[in-house]
Amino acid sequence: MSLGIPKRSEDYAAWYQELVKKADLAENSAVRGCMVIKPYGYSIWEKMVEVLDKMFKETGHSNAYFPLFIPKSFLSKEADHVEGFAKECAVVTHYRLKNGENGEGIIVDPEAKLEEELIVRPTSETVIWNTYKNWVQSYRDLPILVNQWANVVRWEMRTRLFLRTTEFLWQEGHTAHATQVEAEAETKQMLEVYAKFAEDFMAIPVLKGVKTANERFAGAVETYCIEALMQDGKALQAGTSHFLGQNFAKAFDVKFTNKEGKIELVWGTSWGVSTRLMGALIMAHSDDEGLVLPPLLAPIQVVIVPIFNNEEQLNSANTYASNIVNQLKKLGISVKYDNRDNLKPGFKFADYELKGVPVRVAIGPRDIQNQTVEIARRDTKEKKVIPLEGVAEAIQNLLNEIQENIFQKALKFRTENTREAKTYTEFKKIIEETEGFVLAHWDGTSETEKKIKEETKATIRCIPLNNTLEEGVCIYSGKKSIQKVVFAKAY
RNA sequence: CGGGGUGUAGCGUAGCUCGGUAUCGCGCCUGCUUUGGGAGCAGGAGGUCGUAGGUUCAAAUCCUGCCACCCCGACCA
Repeated sequence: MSLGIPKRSEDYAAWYQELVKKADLAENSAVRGCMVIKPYGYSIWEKMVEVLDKMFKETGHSNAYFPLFIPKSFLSKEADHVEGFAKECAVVTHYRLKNGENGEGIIVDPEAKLEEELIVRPTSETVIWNTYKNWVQSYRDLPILVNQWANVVRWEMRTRLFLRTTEFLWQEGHTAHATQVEAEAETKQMLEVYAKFAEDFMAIPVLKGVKTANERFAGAVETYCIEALMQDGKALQAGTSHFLGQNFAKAFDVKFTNKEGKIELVWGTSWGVSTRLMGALIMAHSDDEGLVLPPLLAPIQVVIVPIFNNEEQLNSANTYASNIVNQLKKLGISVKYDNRDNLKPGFKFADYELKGVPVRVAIGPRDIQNQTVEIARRDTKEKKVIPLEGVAEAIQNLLNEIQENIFQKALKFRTENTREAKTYTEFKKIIEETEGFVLAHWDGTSETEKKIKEETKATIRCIPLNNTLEEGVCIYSGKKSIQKVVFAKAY
């Protein structure tokens, strides 16, 4: 079809790009690297926010809001942190515009220069720890369990809708604790929350693991992550949770008096997921006909399309449909009845497939005659006619089945695309020919990881949690290795 | 930021080599017929040719700068 999108097998990048636009998720904006998230795309993000926010609250966190601007001096207080972010910061230098004297239009008023320049937050650790300093005196003030939903800016060289944009939306949790044990437990707890969200709601299987020093968050002691595999064989980091140790407490002088009356530094964590999850969702499940959305995150779970030849038939379809709509709404299912008369059913079918609506119900004169409906599922494209009696329950079951099926499908894909390499030759062959996850022995050094990255573009995505320790030799250096780690080319 | 490509109506495009005021399809508007997998016919509206300069009697077309987007690198969630 001319209205369709490119095939994944022919041009994966173009497929993704076109899908995002044609499915009305987002478009490029007048500002380089920044996107406009359109209502349909945003409603998916809202679903994600709703679920995650509930999970954060259930684990004891509260939302707060910290400023968009960070004094330049804050960023430089933690040495690794500033080094990690300095290259991609937007900086505010002036606070006023004026009309140019030579009719060149509006210009920056040179007299309105800021005393101290402000950084547009690339992440908020610094401004938050500067605030926490005032919040903490006693062990009784701890823990602080705060999350914020915000936008951040990272001046990227190359952007891709949802996957990497200059400005993006995310949540960042920032917690402060009295003990290392507690902070480490928090870090892992939030990793579990992310993994659960990815698997149970997004229907994307993820590897939980820890990052190597190279891939660690700037300023963290340890970075944990969930890694997902996309359909083109590339890995996508879908969420991160950082154990910050006492690094930010040291940098911002955040101390407390413990039960014994001794003064100690606070332990910290931070954790986040972003609109990048939208990219993961799209790339994990969708096909050449368009989006495939997991029912639990689909803004419209069921669409009902009437088929009619005249106004009389339309009227009876309206009546027939409103009964079904009411039943579905009672079960908490989001449903849209599309009885626009200027579009043919076939067009609507294709359009809702493009938008990834999990279940489509078609009702026509024959159905009304026979007291049936035709239901079609987006994930497998199967259609069948079922009785009107009990239709809502049948659809509810089908939604559950689709949610499970797309997860299993993604899991099967990942299993089939996870391979083991015993030698470097074998490793290079896999990375070049099939991509996917590659398990291989590694000597634990940054030098080896960097060499492998230079030669193959593959990086260590993570060292899986609960990895089985087994002696071996590093595929690159031949040195002793204690475990296999996960390599892949990454987004 | 380096290399390559693209920019013409809401979307996709032809025209550019060889300068003469813009082609086609989809969509949009009106009417009639249609509607179980992307409807048909008839009529109609819509364009500072990305942008700013330059060359010329005349620029979508030739020249220069700038901007945006895409692909490939370096950086990153």
